Amino acid sequence: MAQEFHALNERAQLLLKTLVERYIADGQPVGSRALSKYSGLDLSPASIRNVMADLEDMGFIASPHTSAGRIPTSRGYRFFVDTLLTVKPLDRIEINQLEGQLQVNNTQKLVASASHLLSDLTRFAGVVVTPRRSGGFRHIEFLRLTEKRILLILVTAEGDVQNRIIQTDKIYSPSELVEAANILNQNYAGCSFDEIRRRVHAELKQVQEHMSQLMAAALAAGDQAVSESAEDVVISGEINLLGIDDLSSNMTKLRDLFNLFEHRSTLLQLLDHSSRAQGVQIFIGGEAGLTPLDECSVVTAPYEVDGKIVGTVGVIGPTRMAYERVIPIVDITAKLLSSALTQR
Amino acid sequence: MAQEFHALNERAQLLLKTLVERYIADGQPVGSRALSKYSGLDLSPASIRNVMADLEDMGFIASPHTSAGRIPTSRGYRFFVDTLLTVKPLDRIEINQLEGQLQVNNTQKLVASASHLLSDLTRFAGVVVTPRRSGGFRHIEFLRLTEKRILLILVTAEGDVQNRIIQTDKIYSPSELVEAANILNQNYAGCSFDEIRRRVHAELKQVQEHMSQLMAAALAAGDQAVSESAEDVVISGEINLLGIDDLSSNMTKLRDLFNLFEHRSTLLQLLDHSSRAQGVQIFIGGEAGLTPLDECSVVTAPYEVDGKIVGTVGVIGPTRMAYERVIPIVDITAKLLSSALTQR
DNA sequence: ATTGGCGCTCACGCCCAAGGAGTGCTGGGC
DNA sequence: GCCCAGCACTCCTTGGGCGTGAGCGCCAAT
Repeated sequence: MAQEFHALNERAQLLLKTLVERYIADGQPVGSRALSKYSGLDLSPASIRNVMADLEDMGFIASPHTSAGRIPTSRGYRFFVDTLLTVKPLDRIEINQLEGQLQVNNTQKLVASASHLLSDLTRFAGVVVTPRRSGGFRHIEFLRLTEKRILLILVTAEGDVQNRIIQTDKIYSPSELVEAANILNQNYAGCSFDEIRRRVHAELKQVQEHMSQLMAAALAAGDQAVSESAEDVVISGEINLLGIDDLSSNMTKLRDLFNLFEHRSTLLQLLDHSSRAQGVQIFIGGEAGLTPLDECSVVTAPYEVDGKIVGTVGVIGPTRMAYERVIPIVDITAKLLSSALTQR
Repeated sequence: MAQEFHALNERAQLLLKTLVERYIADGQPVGSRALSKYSGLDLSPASIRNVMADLEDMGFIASPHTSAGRIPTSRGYRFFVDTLLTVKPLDRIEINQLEGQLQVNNTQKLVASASHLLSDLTRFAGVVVTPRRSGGFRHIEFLRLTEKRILLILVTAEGDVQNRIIQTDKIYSPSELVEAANILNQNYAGCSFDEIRRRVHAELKQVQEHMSQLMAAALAAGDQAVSESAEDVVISGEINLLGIDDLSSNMTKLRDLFNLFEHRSTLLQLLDHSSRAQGVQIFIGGEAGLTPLDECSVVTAPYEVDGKIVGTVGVIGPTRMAYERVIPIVDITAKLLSSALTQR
């Protein structure tokens, strides 16, 4: 019993690997007979049972009841993805196809289609955290709708457009609006709103009083527009999860899961976690600390703009998922999204 | 048997009414004993059974199996909502509360919150068809991102903002961009893109060749932006339907239903139907011709801007819903949305 | 026309038995 | 010391049988 000291000998690893693979493939608890057939090792079921008992003791597998086969525990999956899994990267042709799907000309749509891409390819739920904004702007424009309603159009540093209606006390003439916009555009483009606020205060005492009021409103609106849409989670293909019998057996669990999807902030927290590390990360079962995700895994990867991580893409599916397929898909999607966003 | 001639005598109507109400209230097939208790008529179960048999012959009710009570058929519901139902309008206080929820400052968000409102209040799925755009624009702006990438910002006649990146062959200077925008804004604001296209072609032969190319691109993009986001369906609270046991018993049906939700165009067609009539409309069960909606009802009402119908709000829920509550909610939401959109 | 009574039909819940899958253990062979 | 055939055991699953209760249709009496 020397090898029970944490480490798994080669045979145990191989058996664990094929067990997980079998289970992922057909969702049934795997018995000793099946393992003896598929492991490639020329061992009788009886011998295999011994190893399985060890694996169970160590918490890698468990049996739903006495006379069923074994299924992987979270720990089993964890070991599997960490050291047993062999991922086959996608080939060039597939990548090119994917690249074609991401040719879209504005950030929101790009993010949305990345999310769709993930859900379509994996048949699970795709998630994308929208890119963090730097908080500056590239261009500002005021447009008069009615006397006291002014449309603020704001092009962010990232090149997408925010808009917002400002209610004013005073009436501004079109030329005043143009002038205000010019001042902001010429002097402060690229700065953060905080910075602008300070500098406007300091430098522009001479500007007419009511003009600077307009600017204050603009800054507040800009601030809000930026912070409001700061980081959001775009989910698609939740419906796919309805088809997964692992999840849709427990109606209550399923509802909890979908409730989680509506709670963007919780999800955001989880996903943001991933944007601190490089490369693909995997949360298995309850590892994330969220009960509704008990029987789910989350596969994530950060994406970047100009070499800086700005968001996360990911897939949420059942713990019993084909990791060797999902992982490269998430990986590639993150990379494609990075390059699609960078080249603008 | 004279009254079997289509018409329902008063007693039959009253019994049908209480039967439907009972069934809506607790979801169990209603038997003759229950009806005799709750109808208010002083009749024995046996007499009531006779009437029920008539109602069944006429197709208003049916029994799931021999020894269960009766449940309303689609036809029964139809008769119920058409002539038996007594809706109680919401009181002022509630309306004011709702009005508070719809104070948002841009069309997309307004539509989204209307949809949320519907789903929150009814605990079913809320749908809103986004307002039809007239196809003109109020203001156009070109903004240079890189040499050959130009950001087109388009304020529609309705006052919301579209944006889109144009890839150009040639390089335009900032002043050229300003000039092009000016031409469009000064001469063509308010016209449809089709009209502009014709007039630009006719009137602007003298404009430099490469300038008019830019405009063509702008028009094409504008056209596309308008037509693309022309009409869309915003759905919220689909998750609520997971909790409805009428629907979530059949996993397959449920999946079909959610698939329908992803098929915006089909849904759009159904909802657009409603925007041809005034006031609240109801589709019960398969009446809409869509199989996934077999056990659903759709309650819709058109909303307007400046007196013209531009879209539809609605609720999708199980056939067995509290119509007397849902109908006024949909009605009011349509009216609130109308006024919120008109006052801008 | 209304009603009490009667027999009938099903769905539902329960129990029980048979069948099957898979385990753990043991004892013998290499 | 490792491997493995055999065996007893456990426990899920399936299906049949039975009692119960709800509700109906019909009928004869009022």
